[in-house]
Amino acid sequence: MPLRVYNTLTRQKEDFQTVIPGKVGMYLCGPTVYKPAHIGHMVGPVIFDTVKRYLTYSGYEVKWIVNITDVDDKLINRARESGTTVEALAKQMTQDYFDNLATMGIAIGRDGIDQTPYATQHIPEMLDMIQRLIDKGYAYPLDGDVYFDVTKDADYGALSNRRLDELIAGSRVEASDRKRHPADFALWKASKPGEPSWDSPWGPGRPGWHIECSAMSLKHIGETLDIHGGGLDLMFPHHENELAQSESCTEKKFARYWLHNGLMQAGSAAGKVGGGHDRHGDLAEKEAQEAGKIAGSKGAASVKELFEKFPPETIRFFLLATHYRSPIQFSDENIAETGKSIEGFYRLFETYSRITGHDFYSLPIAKTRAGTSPLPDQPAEFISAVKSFRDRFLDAMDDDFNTGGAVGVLFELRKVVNGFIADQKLESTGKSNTTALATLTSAVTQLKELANLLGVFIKPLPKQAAGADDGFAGELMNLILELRAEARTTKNWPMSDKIRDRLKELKVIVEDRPDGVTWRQG
RNA sequence: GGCGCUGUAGCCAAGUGGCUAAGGCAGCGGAUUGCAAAUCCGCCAUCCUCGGUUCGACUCCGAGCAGCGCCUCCA
Repeated sequence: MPLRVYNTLTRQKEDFQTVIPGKVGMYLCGPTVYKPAHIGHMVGPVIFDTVKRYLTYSGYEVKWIVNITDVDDKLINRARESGTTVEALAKQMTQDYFDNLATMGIAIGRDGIDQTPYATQHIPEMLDMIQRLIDKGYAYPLDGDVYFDVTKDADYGALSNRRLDELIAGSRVEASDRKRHPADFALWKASKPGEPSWDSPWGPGRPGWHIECSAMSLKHIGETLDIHGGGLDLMFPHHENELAQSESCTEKKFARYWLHNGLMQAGSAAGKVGGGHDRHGDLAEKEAQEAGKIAGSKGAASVKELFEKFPPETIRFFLLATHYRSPIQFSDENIAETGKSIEGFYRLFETYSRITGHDFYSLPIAKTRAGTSPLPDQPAEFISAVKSFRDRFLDAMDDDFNTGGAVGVLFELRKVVNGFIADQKLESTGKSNTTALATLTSAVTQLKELANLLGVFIKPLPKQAAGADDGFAGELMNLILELRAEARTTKNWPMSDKIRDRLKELKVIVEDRPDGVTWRQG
């Protein structure tokens, strides 16, 4: 099945065809670095990281750019409030963003985001673009500002399905505003004293909000992007304006496919806090609304705080269990349930290691679809099941990156592998059944290869690593289990059960298996 | 007011113009176990409401209801 993607611009799924065959240029609107990242900021990166993984697996060479907007009104205000400089605040928050990406399993570099260009380092490119727009008659200077003239762009509004006359009704037309059309937006803003400022043909100033994405995507990818991504909230005005200025400037199609991800929504309190059109203009109210959208009425939790409650892998799985275009209901309960649901995978990986002596996480996997590791044809029924799950997984991904469907298939694959282990009695026959073990390894490898496309089950959880160490706690556990084993040999069930029950109260799960005893912290 | 999205089992969540409507969590029954745990097997929905199109719709169209997003430099 060929890859199909939903294009916001045409509002339908289209066959995926890149500008240059075999290559993909992908641009994702990154953050304005003025405050610590919250969970919502991770949605786009996780999704497009997965998109890149899948495209790479499908044989494309992908270049993925995520910009950093490090000059902006919010940044200026925030720096002023907290008595720091724009540069210092931006640097700090950029680092926070990168830290969070790393924690979520998103690399900076070849295996992840190829480049993270900064707005402030592309002022000349922006000035050049603005000048070209003026020269072509699409933009006009006005008292040190430069505005894009939306009436000159016949297609303006196509992406977000808006018409100019409707925009007038919704926009605030201020008396002092001398723009030609209320929807005209700033390409360049004259800077006020104390604000970051760069020289320009129109006087000292700073870039408008949208121009940096147009300039940086042009420089780092080219005139036509294959994929332009971002949150649904950016569709208007940000993406609409990017589209207008870029196409007016280059007279080329700006992006082949516009992919917009759904937004993170808070729990039940969201409607109360974030909904409605409150007319209280004060900042606190505004911030409460913003918080409500992603973290309920209790305020926006930073991702860092969330990482203290849940393993990043659980959060990543949680984000990918829903289709990227759908909104995701955020709540601790929902994430906790995801955590519970993926427990079974960790059990399987432990079981696999126990009966084969191999570490699941060290299994080598194919990097491309074409080079996938071969499967035996031994137990026909089992192998054909594995193959069909693989096909269904890839079909789901080919259908507009349907990670939710793919996740479901992964669960089915897990189940059938567990079934194989049970049927072959691998827990008890142990290492003697080498044929079955080899079959098991190829099936598990297949599972790992697919999971890798979602960016999960790549490294062992820190907690698991800690549980496996030989520290004092480990020694103590060995001692306790030794005593319990003695009680069991003498059929002293009350004693052995008491030990197990008391350990359970301490969140230690003891499991008696045919070939021995295992324990883990739950 | 304008534009748009969503409504599938107790909860989360895929999907399809007609075949048994994925999967997970929770629950129930069974196998296994000294008892458990883990694992396996089985059970558990007719798809918001009302109309229409159709041989046939949960899937297409219309209306309604409910929830939500954007229109306000939030990813």
